[in-house]
Amino acid sequence: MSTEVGYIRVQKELRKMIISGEYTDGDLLPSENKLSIKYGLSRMTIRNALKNLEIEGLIYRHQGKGSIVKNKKKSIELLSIKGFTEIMKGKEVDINTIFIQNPEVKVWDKDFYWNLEEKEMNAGCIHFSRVRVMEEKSIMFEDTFISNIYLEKFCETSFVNNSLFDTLIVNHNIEITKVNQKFRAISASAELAKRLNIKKGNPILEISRKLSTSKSGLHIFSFAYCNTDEFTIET
Amino acid sequence: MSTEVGYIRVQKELRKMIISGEYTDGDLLPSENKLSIKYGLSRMTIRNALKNLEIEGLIYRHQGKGSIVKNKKKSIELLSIKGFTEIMKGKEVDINTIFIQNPEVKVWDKDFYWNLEEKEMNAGCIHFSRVRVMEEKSIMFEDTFISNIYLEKFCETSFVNNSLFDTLIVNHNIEITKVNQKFRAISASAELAKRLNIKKGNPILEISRKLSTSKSGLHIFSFAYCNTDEFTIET
DNA sequence: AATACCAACTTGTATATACAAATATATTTT
DNA sequence: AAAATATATTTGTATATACAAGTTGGTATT
Repeated sequence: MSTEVGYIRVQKELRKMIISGEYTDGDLLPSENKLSIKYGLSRMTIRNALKNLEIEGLIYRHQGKGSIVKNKKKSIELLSIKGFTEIMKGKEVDINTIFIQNPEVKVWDKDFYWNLEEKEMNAGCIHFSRVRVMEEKSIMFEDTFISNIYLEKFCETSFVNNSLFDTLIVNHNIEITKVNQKFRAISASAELAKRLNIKKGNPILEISRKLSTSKSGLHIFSFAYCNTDEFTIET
Repeated sequence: MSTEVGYIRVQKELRKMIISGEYTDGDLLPSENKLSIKYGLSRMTIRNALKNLEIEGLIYRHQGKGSIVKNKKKSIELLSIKGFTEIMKGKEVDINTIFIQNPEVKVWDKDFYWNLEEKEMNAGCIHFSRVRVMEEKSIMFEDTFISNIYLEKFCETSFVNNSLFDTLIVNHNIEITKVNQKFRAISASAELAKRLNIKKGNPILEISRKLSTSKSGLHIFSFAYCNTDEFTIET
């Protein structure tokens, strides 16, 4: 958009470069003065953009040093998983994602848990489900529903960084603006027990989430079920 | 402190006024120009303070209108509880807090779950435990440990707004700067079952939290156990 | 009475400038 | 070679100013 104000333009460009990996963890961004010259904006305007990136958690800034990229790479979309054995060492562990159901267009369930806006109700949804595997253990089953608007070719294109959020930003210019998540402890149903390879009735952490985005009417809904016997979920 | 920079001073004063209730939900703060005159600082400096209060979630700002107080009053210290029957209406429900163990000074447990800095290790801790009651149901048992530094007369003074966080800010000028929380689903032990009036073995949501503050070495540790049969925990 | 318009006030964006404070790098001294 | 010093670079704080854009309330018009 040509109507876009200056600092937003800078913010978007830098954000995209960080998420797509042009700047990676620990890198220094160009100094405020250099960015100022590059974009033809005053230093204060550049600072506005950088401040916002800091709020987003993409960079931190150090007086005298510069703006440092902090692509924290939360293991699974805003949530982080730590194994009890790894907690001491403070390191996060690799997680594999297996699609149980690839993204496909559907109609919304009649009695869908969350309230839907009319706009997204009519548009239908994109649905997929995944299992997260850590050290050969299935620790999370996740069902995801997205309003099917502004998402051309979503089902045909593979994910950026294996991450839904990164895909939305890089491929569709859509950001997460708000997160609403509810936590419950429930007993594993027979189906869940099978998926997570545990006994029926075992305690399971349920996380229901509604994520708002920068596009009106476009929400992401997810239902995650975690076996927390040997891992914790962090936020 | 006289060395304090301008915008921090304004930020602190306004924050205190919001939390202590001088400005309440929906109130308009004085306009940027009025604050500018009152504090003898430029409008841009005032804006810096207001921007930070916005990030903290204490206000939101509306072009043309002003800065509006949003004392969201999360029901229990950063967490929010909603009953399933109330979810539809979108209203939060009142919660009563019962002290099982009033604040008292102790030494840290030898094998305390979180790592402690030497400073706080030596200082000992303040411990108390509470049960949260909602609609006559005990839904959460919570154990809290605080490093016993900078906390004169804490045990002898009653809480502000019945809230630990508000007490720390208003009485001791201490803010929460960082939150680290882990979620697990566990089976209720006999003791927990008794406290929450449920059956032993029922699924329970465990929330372990480490909160950092503006004072170095001062952390707040809490362990909460929630019965989520009829309520969810939100963040 | 309803509408249209205008003026006042509010926050948002942007510039240009200055100095402070922390860090990094080059230079000089020991 | 190591340490101390000076210089350059970078972000932090602050001011003064200007205009844009959204909101509110009063005034004039219809």
